[in-house]
Amino acid sequence: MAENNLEEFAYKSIIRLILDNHFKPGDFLLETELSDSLELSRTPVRHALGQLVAEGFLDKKKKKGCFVPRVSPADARHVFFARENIEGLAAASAARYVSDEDLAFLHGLIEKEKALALTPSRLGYVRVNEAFHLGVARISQNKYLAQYCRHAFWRSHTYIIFFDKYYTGKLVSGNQETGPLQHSQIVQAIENRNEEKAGNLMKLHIRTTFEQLFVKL
Amino acid sequence: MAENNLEEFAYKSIIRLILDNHFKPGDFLLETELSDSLELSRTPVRHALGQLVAEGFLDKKKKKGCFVPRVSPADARHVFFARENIEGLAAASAARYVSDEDLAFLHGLIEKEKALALTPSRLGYVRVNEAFHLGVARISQNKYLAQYCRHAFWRSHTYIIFFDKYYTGKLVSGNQETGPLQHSQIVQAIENRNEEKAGNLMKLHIRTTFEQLFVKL
DNA sequence: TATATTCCTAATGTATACATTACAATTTTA
DNA sequence: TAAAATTGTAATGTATACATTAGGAATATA
Repeated sequence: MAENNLEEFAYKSIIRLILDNHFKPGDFLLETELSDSLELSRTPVRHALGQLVAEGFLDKKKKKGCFVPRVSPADARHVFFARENIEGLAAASAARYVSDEDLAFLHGLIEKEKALALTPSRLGYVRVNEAFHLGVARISQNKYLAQYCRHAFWRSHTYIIFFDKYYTGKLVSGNQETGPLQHSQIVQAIENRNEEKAGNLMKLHIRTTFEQLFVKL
Repeated sequence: MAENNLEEFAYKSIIRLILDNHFKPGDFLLETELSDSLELSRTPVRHALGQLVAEGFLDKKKKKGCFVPRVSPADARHVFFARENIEGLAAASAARYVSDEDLAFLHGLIEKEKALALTPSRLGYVRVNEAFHLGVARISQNKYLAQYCRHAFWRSHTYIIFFDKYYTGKLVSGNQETGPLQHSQIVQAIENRNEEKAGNLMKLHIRTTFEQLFVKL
């Protein structure tokens, strides 16, 4: 790792552990356990956990510790509803402010996604997907929208990983048909500076993801 | 204070200090200084500062410390744009889920606001305004929207206090005409379960606040 | 057996000593 | 004088010892 302070190292490591599904919803993340496994003292671990709680990635019970938030269909609807609308706003804003450099970045991601169709890789898909959604959020030029997008994205990601594993064993949202196609349509709308279309396509894309995940409930 | 742990006490105290304008944008909040004035050790102060940074209320420079984010017209536009849209969503959602109890709560606030017209009080206005906006966010039943509303509300509040003091010396958004009237119209729309109208009125209300503040720039 | 009470333990909460480092002040050098 | 190198210091970053407490285990009681 390239961090120059342990708090950041701890923060990133814990995020990684959560996203890589080392913990089930409801599991407690113990300071001592983490500081043992990451081989550092409790202090930076405790700081990192505090950050994650403040950001809403973890919940906390006083004197009991931090735990992965429990999942529920209602909670999933709430995250995806928020995400759909806020990322929609961000995409519209991105269509207004996008630069040539940004467009090159987005097209690069679309290319990577096409390449993944040939050599599928779950991790590869996850990385490109993250880069796409957080990239659009960044391009919106609005740090508040970007922050909320980032949060809703990661929280919804918990569902993508969790339900996927639980109900199908196959990454539905990693679908090789709708995902990349929708991404490329969104990039097209952004390139055309069509704010309304970019926003609507993004909303549609996220709703599609949600429906693919939860049609089984 | 009624907190039973010092981290929470430190957190609330620091928020209070910021909102009460003890620090100018750009000011550093030193761990040692705060732990001295709050009469506790650096540990809970440091934890609280970490939370505030994670939530985006403070910025941070490595090995340098936490500071109140610098203000700028562009940043203000970003906060208010995000707030307008997200609180609009929340108001629409509130119109869908509002209960009789919630309505009584909202009507109570409108009454308090009317009373304030007779005995104006800046603090009184600030409290009712907070209760109204965060209340609508809560009634939306969506904890993600509510979290983002809360954040954008407080961040925009920095501008309300800062520019107000700097440019006029008078709380423009405490205006006895548009504020309460718009609040009451919003409550009416929510009571009628008119989601679209509630959302649009809330957007309009926040945009009005923004324009009243920044017309002087 | 069911329920209430006591105690124990493992985890968080807190203070503090020490390590590190960004920045400014000082000194050196041309 | 102006620029570069050095040093000092005040702040954050980290480890660790100790305090507190939530919740379970063990025990007592009906």
